[in-house]
Amino acid sequence: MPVDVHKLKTVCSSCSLRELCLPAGLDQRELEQVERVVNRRRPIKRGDYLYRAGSELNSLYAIRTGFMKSCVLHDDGREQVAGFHMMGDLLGLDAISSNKHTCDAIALEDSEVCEIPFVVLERLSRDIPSLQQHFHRLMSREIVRDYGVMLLLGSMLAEERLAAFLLNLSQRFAARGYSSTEFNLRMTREEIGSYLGLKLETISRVLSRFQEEGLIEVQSKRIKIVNMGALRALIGQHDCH
Amino acid sequence: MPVDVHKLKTVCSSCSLRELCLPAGLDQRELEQVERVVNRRRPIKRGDYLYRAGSELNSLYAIRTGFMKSCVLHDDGREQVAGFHMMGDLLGLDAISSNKHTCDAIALEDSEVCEIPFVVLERLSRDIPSLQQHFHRLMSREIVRDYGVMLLLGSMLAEERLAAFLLNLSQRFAARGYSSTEFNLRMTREEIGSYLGLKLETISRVLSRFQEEGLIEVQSKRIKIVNMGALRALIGQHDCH
DNA sequence: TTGTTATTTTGATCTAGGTCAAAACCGATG
DNA sequence: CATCGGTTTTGACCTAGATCAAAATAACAA
Repeated sequence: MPVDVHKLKTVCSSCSLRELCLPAGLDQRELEQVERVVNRRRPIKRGDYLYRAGSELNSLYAIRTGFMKSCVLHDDGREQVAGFHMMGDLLGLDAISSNKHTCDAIALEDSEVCEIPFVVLERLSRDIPSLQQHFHRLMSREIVRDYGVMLLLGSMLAEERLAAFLLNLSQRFAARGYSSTEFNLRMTREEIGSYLGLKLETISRVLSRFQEEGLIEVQSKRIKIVNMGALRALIGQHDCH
Repeated sequence: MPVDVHKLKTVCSSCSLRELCLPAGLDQRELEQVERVVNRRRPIKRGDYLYRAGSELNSLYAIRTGFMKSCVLHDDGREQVAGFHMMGDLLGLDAISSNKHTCDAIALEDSEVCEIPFVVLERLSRDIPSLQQHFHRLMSREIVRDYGVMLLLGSMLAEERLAAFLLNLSQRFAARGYSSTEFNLRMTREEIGSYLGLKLETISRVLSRFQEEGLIEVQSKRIKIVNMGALRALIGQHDCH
């Protein structure tokens, strides 16, 4: 099936795979190849697993629509949310090292993903240098993100963590063309707490405090950022002696 | 940015790059190519920076000998140790995403690294599939490690964190042919604390407690693990209701 | 709509780990 | 080998956030 570049771009962006496709000059043929790999879609119902820790790595998944979380599991049943993922994010990178997924990926709302068979991606990225580069950058970006989470968990106060969390969401929504100041949380207070290393009551309390102080407006899952600057100022203002 | 592996053999052992070379069949010519890339050595004095956050990515670095830490920096000067790295670990992976290093890498003792120009590695890994695979696995392994740290920081008690830390060191020493039960820490209590999201006094206290309980013997930086099993049992025994 | 369950808020209390302070220790350097 | 700055240990006390509990609210299925 012949495809013109313009259409392909549309297809790709409609697939929300700005992440995977676009960047840097792929020529006609390359785009076709990439498209073929990326085309299998798969819907995931809210609450369903995209994959589970321990299961075999077959594909990476790019989120087309929806919202997901990934959870690291501890032997004793404790679980820790390692990340929240939305349109355009690529999931499953952790599984490459051992060919087994090391965390669960669960849909927080009805979602759709593009399935990308990993072996095919690996082969393609040998033939298409710009794809290879892009893939490397994506893995590296995940590592950078992880370092940010470590910083957050290791040395920030509850208020700072939550401010950072809200600002991060805001930014990511903005980058996808949604409002940076009004959005609703797809996850529960408990899930936020798990991600931030805090308990759900603390999340609730800090959100309330933020509201009292006029930084945000909250009504259950609906968030409106009222004073972005003050929220930013909260981070990293820890008195250092 | 760190990563450790255990299998290696002759060819690259001189460079201690069991990490980068070996896995899966490289033929004669390929080995030579890889060796050429990996051959530039560079000594780093204790306390010196291998690279700094913000500096341009030129090379990745594999540690030949010595011990290093990487630190994420917060705007306000707070710093968080993101990892400790030893022989065979590969550093700099975080820099690929933006072509700038996102953390400092500092030698904790006189060390030597192999410098691996990233563009060359990228080119080579297109030509040598097994190298490509290995490189992907290394990046992925770093992500898995990061998830482990998140779990630790997000949901473990001080004792569990320190037990996990000691066991991890023990394991990594063992994988490199050193004693798994006796080693000395190259980092200060403060650096351990930063890594584990605790204060140095807490590290000191918990180490003392472990000694009282007969789990380990400590004399300043010298550690002897006396009861490995009990140490293991400490992790993940948190009463879950 | 109503009943049912999950989620959220808020208050009262508790505690793991932080903070402050001081002494002991260690290793490098002259 | 005495000295000096950087670690480490230990104690006394304090606080951010956890825990426990209960009410209020939202989500949802019948």
